[in-house]
Amino acid sequence: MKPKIQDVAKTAGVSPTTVSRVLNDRGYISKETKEKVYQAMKEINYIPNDLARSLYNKRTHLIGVIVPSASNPFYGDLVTHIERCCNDKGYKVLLCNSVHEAEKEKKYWEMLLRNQVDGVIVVTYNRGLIDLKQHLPAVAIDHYLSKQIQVVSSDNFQGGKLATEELIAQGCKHIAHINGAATIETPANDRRFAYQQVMINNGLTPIIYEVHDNQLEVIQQLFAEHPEVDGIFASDDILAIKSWQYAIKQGYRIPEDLKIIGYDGTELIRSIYPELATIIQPIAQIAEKSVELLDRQINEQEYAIAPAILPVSLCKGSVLD
Amino acid sequence: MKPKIQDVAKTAGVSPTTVSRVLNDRGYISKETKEKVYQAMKEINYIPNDLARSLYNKRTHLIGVIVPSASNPFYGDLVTHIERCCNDKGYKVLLCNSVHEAEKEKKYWEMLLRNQVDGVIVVTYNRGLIDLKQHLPAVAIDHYLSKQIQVVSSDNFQGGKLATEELIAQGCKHIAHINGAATIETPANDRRFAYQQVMINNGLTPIIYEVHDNQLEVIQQLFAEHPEVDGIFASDDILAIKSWQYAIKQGYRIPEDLKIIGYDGTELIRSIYPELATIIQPIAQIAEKSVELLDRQINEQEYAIAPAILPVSLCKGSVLD
DNA sequence: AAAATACTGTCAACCGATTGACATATGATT
DNA sequence: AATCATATGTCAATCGGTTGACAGTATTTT
Repeated sequence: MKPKIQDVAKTAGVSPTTVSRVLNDRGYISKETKEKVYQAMKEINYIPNDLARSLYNKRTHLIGVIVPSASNPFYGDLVTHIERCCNDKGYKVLLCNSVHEAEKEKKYWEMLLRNQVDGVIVVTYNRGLIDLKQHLPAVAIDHYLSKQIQVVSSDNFQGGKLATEELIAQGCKHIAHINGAATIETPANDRRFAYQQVMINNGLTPIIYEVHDNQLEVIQQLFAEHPEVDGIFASDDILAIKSWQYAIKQGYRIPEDLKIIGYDGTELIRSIYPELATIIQPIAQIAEKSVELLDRQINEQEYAIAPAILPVSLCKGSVLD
Repeated sequence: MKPKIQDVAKTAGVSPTTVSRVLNDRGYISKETKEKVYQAMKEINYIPNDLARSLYNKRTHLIGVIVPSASNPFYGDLVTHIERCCNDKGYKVLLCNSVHEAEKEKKYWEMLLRNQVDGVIVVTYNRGLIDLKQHLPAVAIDHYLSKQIQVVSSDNFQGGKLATEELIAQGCKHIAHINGAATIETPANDRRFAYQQVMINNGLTPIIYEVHDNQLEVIQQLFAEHPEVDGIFASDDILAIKSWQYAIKQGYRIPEDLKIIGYDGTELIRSIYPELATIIQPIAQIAEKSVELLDRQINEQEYAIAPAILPVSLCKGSVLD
């Protein structure tokens, strides 16, 4: 049987209350007793049962993190940084991969509630199931879930603007934008708005393609319908790289005939594709801010719900530089 | 206050015991009562407290997963698949990023024990702190931790053999191998053994470089000391890609002057670097096997501790094909 | 000498659910 | 009429730790 507080008390020759006092640093305890207790804990290999503690304290120090998947480098980085920040603040991460499925996400919410998590960080876009969250502290990254849920995102509008303006500055006339489904209400839509606005302000015609399942299909369609394209602003780096590869195969020269700017700018992609221009999202900062805001929600009864928007930057890559 | 079983009982007009019976499907319950109870739960938005249940049942359905980081695509994929498999079996994942630090890993082990996890999956290589695990079900991926811990890995020897033999078949005479620190006892060392053996069997001289912190430095060193190199077997894809890039910069033509084979073969890398040859590790299978073995350890008192070795395959990429 | 502070112990309630023992009340079977 | 399976309730213990109330002692401070 696992040793419990009673056993520690017995081997230390003190009362269970004293052990608890030592563990929680409450009331008066002499140095000698403290050491006796610690010694006893080491001796019998005692490890406190956080379930029991949490049950009484109504605090688990658990944070649920719902992400589509950790395979995508952006989400992978995000998860890594979130975990790090949580750990710094004494929180543990319960990881949930929603795989973009609303049904799964709903189940995960319920699971997290059953597990009495202190809060949730969501990086998915399924509205409507927030009624489930009954006053649970929550932060959404890059997605509007509801008015009551705090949003952390990078400056998507600025990102779209930076990318489009750079392409124009590089002399592109026929700039296309490829992005995910536009129906979803996410701050990422601001990238598209910025693109459209900058294009129109410069007297250019926006060309927009939406990717659903098959990325390659849409890329093919884009090049088939707009062979004159000389600039592409893709809403993520993978999409940008795939467009790049397809363009090369079609005989385009990069950057002479066609310039491409991606989005996200994870360390991984920048290190293995240094030639790619991209908009860098401050992933570490997004993670930090999210955890910080969530922590505040958990610990303070009063807090303002205002979106936090973090700055992006343009990485020209070796090709546009 | 959150509703508890008592509240459900009250609104359903039954006793708490009956509610528990419904929840756990035990003893006799009529359909009508069942429905009354479910109705009541819905009405007052009842969500069972898994802390309390776990405390009594001594089963948390929590699995600790210790990984260096989810940022690396291999680990990211692994985490994603492990989470999926766990979820399929009703387990929840407590994620820990050890960042290659023994101290952190030790703390994570203790944290997991405090949280009464049912088992642990480790993907790190710090020996010596296994005394901490006091009969906790555990599986190590790609690392020997101790005799008592079950290992799941892919066939690293076969991977090293496949890669080296392919380079030789392609006509390479001066084949170098770059890998991580060799001092660590990991199945990944078998890649190097296989490389050495195949080289020697073919009358070739092994050239081995070890990467510690700075990858680029070692790559530079390799090319400086062995400009005659015409084949590289790198122990992961990132390393392979960086070598590739450096070689190109140095004026090597690929594959005419130099052929490179990487390792891991994650979906991400294969999709954005289709030209790269690599040894594909069956990540999904590794995850599945690990969870399956861990689940068996958790549920069965008797189990054999034998390493599970899964097959790898060579992906020639568009360059070696 | 009285009062305050430091230290430890005993005891019981509590966190939210589970479970076994036992009582009771139907309706269906023999 | 006796027996049995079905259905529900009451009660108390349990999981492992926390906490407040209170008692008792020893040492310091005023």
